[in-house]
Amino acid sequence: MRTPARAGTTALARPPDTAPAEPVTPATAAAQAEGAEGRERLLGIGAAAQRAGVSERALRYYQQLGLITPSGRTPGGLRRYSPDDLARVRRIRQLQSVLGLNLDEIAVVLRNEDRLAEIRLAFHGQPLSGDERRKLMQECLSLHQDLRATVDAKRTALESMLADLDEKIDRVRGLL
Amino acid sequence: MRTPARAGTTALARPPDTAPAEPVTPATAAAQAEGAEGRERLLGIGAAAQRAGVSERALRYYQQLGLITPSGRTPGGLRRYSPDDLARVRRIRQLQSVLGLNLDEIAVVLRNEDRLAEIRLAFHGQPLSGDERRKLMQECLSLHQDLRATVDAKRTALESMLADLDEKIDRVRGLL
DNA sequence: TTGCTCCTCACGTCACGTGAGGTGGC
DNA sequence: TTGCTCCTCACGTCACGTGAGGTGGC
Repeated sequence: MRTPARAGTTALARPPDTAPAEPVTPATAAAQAEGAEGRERLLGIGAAAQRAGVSERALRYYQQLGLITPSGRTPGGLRRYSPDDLARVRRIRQLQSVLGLNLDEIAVVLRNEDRLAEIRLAFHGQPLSGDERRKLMQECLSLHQDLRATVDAKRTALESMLADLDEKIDRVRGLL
Repeated sequence: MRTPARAGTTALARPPDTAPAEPVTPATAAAQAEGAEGRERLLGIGAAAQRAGVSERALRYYQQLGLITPSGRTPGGLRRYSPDDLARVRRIRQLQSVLGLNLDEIAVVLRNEDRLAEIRLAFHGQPLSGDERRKLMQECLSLHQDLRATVDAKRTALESMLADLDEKIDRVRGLL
């Protein structure tokens, strides 16, 4: 959650990872301190899978589909996952289990969230005209509202199901 | 919904379909009248699939797994579905889409609901001791309560997701 | 050298989708 | 005879599960 610099995992262009050249804002200062010393925070695929509650196979599969990219690889080719990577994986599982989205639909949601984070970064002085930025934000907003509508529909269905169940339970209790 | 005589689709023993030998209660009188004249209420697999919102393949698959059994077959071997059959199919889809249960889990839920309906029928004078009946009903009750718990957990997850989304939407609106 | 974790194929599974080729009543 | 609906295989797909056989750093 709240990970600003994960933009462009799939379709968007990505800068060539020039780590020390980024502007240091208060929000990224903590992350920089972590990156400077805490490189041991990167996990192997086994530990990462366990923490995220998924299988190693699922992590490789999400990567194959372009949903996630491990933050690093060792010289020997072993995948290394950051806490942000894990948050992204948990988000995928949430969208699967709570909303029943498939991985194509999840890719759309993630791309949208990435774009929003990118816009928020670009808010601190970037070559984006006010009009362009406004248009992007309104696109993101409407996609979020779409998502909100499907979540709300699911909630309504669940609540009517709950009411049915409560009625049945009451009737059985009445017979006892 | 409210279909009393669908008991024992999969594991339970089933009487050899001796239609006219059943006891006529007020509840079944209407169904008998329907059966006496309204045999055209039975649908072919194409119309049944359309009404229930599923594919023909899905109907055959559910039957293969023992989840449903079409109420009849024509001499030529064509499946015929009753309104109760369709209600059962809709129930299967609801348990899939709203709760995310797989077909094995759905079979358990349906068996439980069938049993409860059976007990309710047996309430009108059947060779079941009060103790036996009480035990069966308490089993069904606890299974229903289990189901209620999983539904409630889903609802909680959905509501926290809704809150997150609303917060995000508000923030984007603030930037606009 | 021995464990342990990790790697890449590659086949299996669940819940169907999708033709292929044939039957049956208007 | 022609349409239409239905039938039973049987292979394809999605999101992984599950070994098979090999590599790599303590």
